[in-house]
Amino acid sequence: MVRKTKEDAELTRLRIIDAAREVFLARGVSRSTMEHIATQAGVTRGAVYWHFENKTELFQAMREQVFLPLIDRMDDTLLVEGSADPLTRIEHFLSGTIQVLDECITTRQTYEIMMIKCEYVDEFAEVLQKLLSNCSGIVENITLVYERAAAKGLLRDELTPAEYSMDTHMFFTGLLHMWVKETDGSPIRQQARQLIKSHMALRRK
Amino acid sequence: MVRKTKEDAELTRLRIIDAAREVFLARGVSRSTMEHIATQAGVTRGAVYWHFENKTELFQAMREQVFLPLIDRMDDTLLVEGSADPLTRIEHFLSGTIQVLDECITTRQTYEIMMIKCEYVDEFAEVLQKLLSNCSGIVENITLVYERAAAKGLLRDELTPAEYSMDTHMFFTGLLHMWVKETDGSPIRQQARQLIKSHMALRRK
DNA sequence: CTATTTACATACATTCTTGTTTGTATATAA
DNA sequence: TTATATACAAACAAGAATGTATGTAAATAG
Repeated sequence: MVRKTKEDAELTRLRIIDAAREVFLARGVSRSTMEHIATQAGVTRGAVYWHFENKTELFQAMREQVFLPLIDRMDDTLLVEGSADPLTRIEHFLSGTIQVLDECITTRQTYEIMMIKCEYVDEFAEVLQKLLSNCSGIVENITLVYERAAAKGLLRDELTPAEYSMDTHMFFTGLLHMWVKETDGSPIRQQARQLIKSHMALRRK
Repeated sequence: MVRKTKEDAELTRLRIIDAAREVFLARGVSRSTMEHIATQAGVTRGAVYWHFENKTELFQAMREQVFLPLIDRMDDTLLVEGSADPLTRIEHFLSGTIQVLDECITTRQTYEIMMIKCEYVDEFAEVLQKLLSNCSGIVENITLVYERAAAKGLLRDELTPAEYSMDTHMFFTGLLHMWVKETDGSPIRQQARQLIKSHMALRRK
């Protein structure tokens, strides 16, 4: 039985992406071979090359599976004026992201791969650029929300909204890194929520 | 002329480490071969294998060349009670580290390699552990200094010294990452000092 | 119903790397 | 002064890994 139905083929594609994630996580992207991934997925390299031109494309597919939905979520949580005040919305955005990492293995593994199991050279350099421009977007959005908070008189006036935003961005970047790298020595994953609370407490008037 | 004097051999060793840094930076650690490094250093693989058992050892040598001195510097700047008050000492420590990155190409390149050109798997996993335990040390030290600041009544009382310390640590981890990844879009390297100033301003009573 | 894709598996050729071994000229020790 | 260890270069052997080419059975189009 060689030829599969379209649905079966799509399942195979997804299984290959899953396998790639596992293998990337265990061996790092560079040391992972198409053979490793194929074996993990229970197929041969033929199937992998059928669905993906090369490892870079497979990596991109894995990445987009997690990041595209995540970017969508951001705009909703952050920008849509809900019941919560602006500063609380920022807090929800931050701890919401942590919560996704907590609850979704796929997201967690993908983050780990992208942070410490991948070398950003050549074809992967542009991936890094995408990540960074995405960061710029986040900073802009957070700045916007801090400005609304300032307009409502909720924000301390030690710094400008832009400065608060950068400080928050640095904080969260660092938090994500430490969260992902989590060593037994420092149980950051338990503290994350509290750290975010503390961070925001420094901003409320 | 084959056999060199001890001094010459040591020079060769250093040239190989330099070459490794350049090659790692350009091609990522995994894709760098001993041949690449040897060629860059103007020797053959024979010389490289004479001085280093394998790529991992070479990587470690490159790392220690930069990090061992850096760790020493920390204790001095941070813990030695100088003329400056505790909060200013923390500020100096942070901006001092940035200054080193600014002025020392070797340090800058090594940071970049370790952050985005290296996959932390297998033998390299323990490197990550070292880095993390080093982080723990920094947090402890910074906490100590915040406590002194609190004792002197310089510190706001929204958070505990430990909480301030963690927030600062996250902030600085994030800042270092963004600094190293620096894209043309966001000129963080110019802002770094100001960002640190802002961060500390949120703490002073 | 048959012609043609599709979704793979299998086989092949080539290129890279690595680790080791061997060779060798020269410092250095005795 | 001679013996030995040093600091490499050069050659070798073996295994990965990649990309492509070929084969093929079943799904699907017409």
